[in-house]
Amino acid sequence: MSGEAWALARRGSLREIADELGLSVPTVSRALGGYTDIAEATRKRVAETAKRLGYAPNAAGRMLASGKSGFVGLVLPVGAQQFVDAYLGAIVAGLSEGFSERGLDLMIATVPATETPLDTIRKLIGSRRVDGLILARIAPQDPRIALLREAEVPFVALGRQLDGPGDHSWLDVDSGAAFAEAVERLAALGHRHIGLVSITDDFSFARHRDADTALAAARLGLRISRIAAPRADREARRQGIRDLLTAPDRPTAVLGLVDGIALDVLNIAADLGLSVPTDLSVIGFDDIAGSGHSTPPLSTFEPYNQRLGRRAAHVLADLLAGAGKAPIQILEKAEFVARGSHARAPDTK
Amino acid sequence: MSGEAWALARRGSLREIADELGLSVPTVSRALGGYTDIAEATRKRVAETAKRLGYAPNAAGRMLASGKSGFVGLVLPVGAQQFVDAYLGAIVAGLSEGFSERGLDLMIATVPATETPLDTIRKLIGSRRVDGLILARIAPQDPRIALLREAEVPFVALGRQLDGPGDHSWLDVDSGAAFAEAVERLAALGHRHIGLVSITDDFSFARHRDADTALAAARLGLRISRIAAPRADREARRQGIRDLLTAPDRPTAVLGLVDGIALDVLNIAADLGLSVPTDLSVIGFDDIAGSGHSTPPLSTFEPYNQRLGRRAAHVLADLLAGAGKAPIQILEKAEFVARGSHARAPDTK
DNA sequence: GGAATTATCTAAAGCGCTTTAGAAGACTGA
DNA sequence: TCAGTCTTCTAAAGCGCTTTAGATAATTCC
Repeated sequence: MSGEAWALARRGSLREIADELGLSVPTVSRALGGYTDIAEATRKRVAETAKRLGYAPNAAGRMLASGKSGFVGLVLPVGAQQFVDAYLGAIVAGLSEGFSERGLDLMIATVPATETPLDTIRKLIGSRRVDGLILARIAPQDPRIALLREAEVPFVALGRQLDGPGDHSWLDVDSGAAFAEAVERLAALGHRHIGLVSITDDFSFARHRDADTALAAARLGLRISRIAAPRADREARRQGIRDLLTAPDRPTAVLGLVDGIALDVLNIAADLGLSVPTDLSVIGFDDIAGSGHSTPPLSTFEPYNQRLGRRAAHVLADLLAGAGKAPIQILEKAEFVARGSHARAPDTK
Repeated sequence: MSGEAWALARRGSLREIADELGLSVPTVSRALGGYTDIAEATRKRVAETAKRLGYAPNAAGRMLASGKSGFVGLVLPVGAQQFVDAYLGAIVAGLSEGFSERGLDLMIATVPATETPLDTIRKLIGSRRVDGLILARIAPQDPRIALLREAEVPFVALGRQLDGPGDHSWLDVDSGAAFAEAVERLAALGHRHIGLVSITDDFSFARHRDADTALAAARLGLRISRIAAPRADREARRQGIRDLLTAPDRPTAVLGLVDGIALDVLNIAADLGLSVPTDLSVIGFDDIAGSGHSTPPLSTFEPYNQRLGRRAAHVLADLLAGAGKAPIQILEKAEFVARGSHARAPDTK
């Protein structure tokens, strides 16, 4: 045990291994690096000694010589408290997993209150602390993308901008397709009139979901009643839902833009004496913690954000490894989680 | 704009600044470093030129010379999928925020499937990639703690081991105290018999919550009916809850070890025709997404994990800055979030 | 059997920074 | 006026690694 501590404390350096074996430092370096001009026997001896000494290459030395940091950055806008959530946790876990599979390390940078995200990014790449970047929570028009393209730093965006796909690499969950799928499923269950509870805020994801819901409904000849309120104004939203559900020709199914909204629909329906899913079907999106524990359990879509993060990591690793110049753009499917909040339309029972 | 791109691409090095001003590299280094043996005028000129060139010190060069990486690591056991959650997201955000306030960077390391967490930690500290570590999800007997103590690497644990406080630094949420507080609040509302739905798994947090609930109840002369099932066996748990709530002398209030369990209690109560909070009070812990959207909204405790992460970062930063040897051990309070699922006991109305 | 290869290793340089030792010039005091 | 003292700067070294350009010894070829 104390031998182990010793190894950790003094570690080994190439110098140490070289001295021990009577070799030169470059030879040891090349032996460990798998170069072909090293005798098999030598390679073996070096490998053994390295292992015995608990050798781990000094990251700084390697960085300085190679010009690569081996780090990839994710910049978090922590100011926006409301967004520190399960999404972030899943993304971070996925990224970290994906990068570690490719021999890269993930660093998380926070934007201090005194800086803009662009400042932080400039510092990261200026100090050569990262070889590439992941951009999360892409805004409809994201200045970070312009900056990184100009600086010619490899990056992958998680999310799309609104004005077309652009010519950089990105991954996103196709939540619009999920909403279209929800409409189709409800249509197949006999629903002809569907409510959509949306938000007025200018998020790309909201626009995609609104648009694809409308498209799918039009295609299938269904009627959509869309209501929307500011994301943060819960009371306005709840009032809107109440109005929607008490209208003379109320929809027989309601889509919540996110699970939080769908859960609100669920308990307003309960207040109004509407039984879910008998009288009303409700479907959400996100599969947040708690949506499996509602009454009834919420049917929703699971976006698999951890998997998304992992794939994003692989895409960026490919970019860094010098894969072709063509941008890679991937839309992932969200999976429907059928639980207890949706069923056949009431009049078709 | 293209000047900026140029600065990003070529950046500046000390060399470049030095050449431009006709100074030596060390002089520029010392000027930027705020040493006292540099003329004020020189310092100004250097600072201006550095700014104009968009100079950011090369991290690798600095690391190599100073022996410090400026990085702090958090090791995630990603294999355990079920634990990639809001907790993690909040902790990461808090850590990152706290470290950035102290000029440190956070790196997230994942344990690959082929390694143990100890291997990963050994590599991190062996390669000098990190100056210190944050340990999350402390097990009742955590081997990582032993390793780091032996290697004499500064670290801070998030969570306690079971066998006493130890003599390393840690922070934890005092969830036991929260459960004691819940018992007190319920006692004050006239409840005399409280159910506790726990788990059989060997997690430190479960032991603390069980023990402190029992202690508080004993102190106040209340009766506790504790049931427990394996964390993952939801059906066993639900059956237990059903039995608890249909017993002839059922409790008038139930504590869920975590919100997920409390939400289950809520909807089983609904199934049984028990009205919450009129007939039954329910209190959870965690304030997960969705617990504000249940019927009725769940009363629970919010552990402020982001704040915890931020404080942990500060503690580790102090340790790295060479603060005294005495371990720092902090228990944070979880705040009660009074929503609609608890009220006076039925027979005291 | 001597020249040309091949296999294996080493010397030297340099990545960008910090630190230590010391030099040069300007100033002080008696 | 000249030794002593500051003030301000530079030279040199080194952190641990990788890479390029040889060097040396062993092998092959005709």
